[in-house]
Amino acid sequence: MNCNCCSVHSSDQICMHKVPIFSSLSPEEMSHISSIIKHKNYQKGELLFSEGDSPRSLIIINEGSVKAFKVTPEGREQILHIFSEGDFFGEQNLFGSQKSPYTAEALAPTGICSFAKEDFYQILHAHPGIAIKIIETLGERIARMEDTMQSIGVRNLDSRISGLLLDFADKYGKVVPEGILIQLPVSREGMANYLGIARETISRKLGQLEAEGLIHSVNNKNILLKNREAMNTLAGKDC
Amino acid sequence: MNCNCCSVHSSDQICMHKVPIFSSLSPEEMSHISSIIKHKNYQKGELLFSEGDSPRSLIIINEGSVKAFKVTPEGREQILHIFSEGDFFGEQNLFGSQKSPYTAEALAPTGICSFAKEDFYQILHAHPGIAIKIIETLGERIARMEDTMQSIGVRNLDSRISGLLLDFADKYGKVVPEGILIQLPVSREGMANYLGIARETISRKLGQLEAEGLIHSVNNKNILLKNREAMNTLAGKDC
DNA sequence: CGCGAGCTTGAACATTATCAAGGCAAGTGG
DNA sequence: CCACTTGCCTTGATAATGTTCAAGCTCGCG
Repeated sequence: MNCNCCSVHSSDQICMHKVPIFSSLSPEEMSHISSIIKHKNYQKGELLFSEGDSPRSLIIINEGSVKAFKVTPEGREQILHIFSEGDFFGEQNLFGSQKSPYTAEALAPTGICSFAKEDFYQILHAHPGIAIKIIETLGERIARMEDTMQSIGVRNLDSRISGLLLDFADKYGKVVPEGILIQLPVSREGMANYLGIARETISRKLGQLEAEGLIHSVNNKNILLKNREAMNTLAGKDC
Repeated sequence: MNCNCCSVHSSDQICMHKVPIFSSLSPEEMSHISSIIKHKNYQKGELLFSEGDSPRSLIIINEGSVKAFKVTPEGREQILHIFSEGDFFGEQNLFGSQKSPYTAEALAPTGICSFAKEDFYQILHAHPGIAIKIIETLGERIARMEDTMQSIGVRNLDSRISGLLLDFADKYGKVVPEGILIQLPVSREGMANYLGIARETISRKLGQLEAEGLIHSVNNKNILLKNREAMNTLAGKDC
């Protein structure tokens, strides 16, 4: 399992280089750390861990995507995050011996790298630079969640949906001549569960947006964003 | 300004000891760090910084409380956090040279301690233990925000209001013979802005809860929680 | 005592959820 | 290759819920 050279083709190296938190390390440090990484693959629908588990490892996504969700008392899924290539999560699993606050499920065939809790503590003590990178990244995540919380305060549902589409456009969009083609990581139901609304409402609202000429629903997995400017205005992001 | 001994009466020391992130330090380390802390006091309604500013310092609350909010495109205030004694915030100001994502306003006469960005980087490199504590604390905050996001997915408003009251009970409650007396840090309007709903709706819902015998609204600043168990059930926290 | 901020209450209105039925598309098996 | 099945999405009608606007109230304070 241990790679005895620094081959750039090692899948360990792939993980390391995709994640900014390791960018401050020297090549020797990287190769030491990559020797303690574990790998695993998941199929679509498979659970990485469940709410309440104590998996005690930090997970970095190498390929694919993962949704993190809680189940509400009424039995609905509330999606909290959608992680994809290069994202890491599970830091709550490492520290404070807390239980995982959410369930993590693969949205597509997904490959991950993970560190055990003990190893990670060692690394942090030896390389304060990594800790700072992690703090920065967590700070960014908090800022993004604060954005989400604000958008929830926006009563206008249209704004929230536009905001979600814009987020997806940044993360999963490809620029094409007609606009931005968004490859949706989740179904309509997933979007509804992300926004905390009913499936049917998403359908209706997307229908409206299409009627207004802002988007074109290519199929259930792809949406073409035709007018980003108008979308920004709707989302209230240009004030 | 610099305290040349380790007097426990120094207000620097007060800050240090109220915040768990410094708990791993030796007395000498503490006194060094406390020598670079700055202090400031704010009156109710005063702004610590505004959304978009780059204050570049980490703030620890010594006394009082602070609300962090964004203004929605419609002009409503969306409260993101309510910080009180012992909490720290502004980590986004330190790292990544980002702009502050929210405005911070004192809810009461408030005293703070702060670190400048440069000093804090030094401290982190010299004391990895602090970095780990900060990562833990940020992880907890993320977990709390995830709870909040879930509760937003709960369509039942009663649940969300009950959840808020329970949170307040933990943080601002005093046990009295009749139950738990909550000293509200914010007005009804503040609660509404926290939950992203209308003032009037909070009034009506609190009225219902009072009619049901779960709470007693002593006055606008205090609420008596008479039946915590029933409240937990309503909030859906006992599943 | 009178004023004002913040809270409560009422009624009409707007929006979204829910329930129900139908459609579309991909995959399966004969 | 076609009919069938299954999963997901759309659309319609109705009910529930919260918002908004307007008016009146209450408590603390000068």
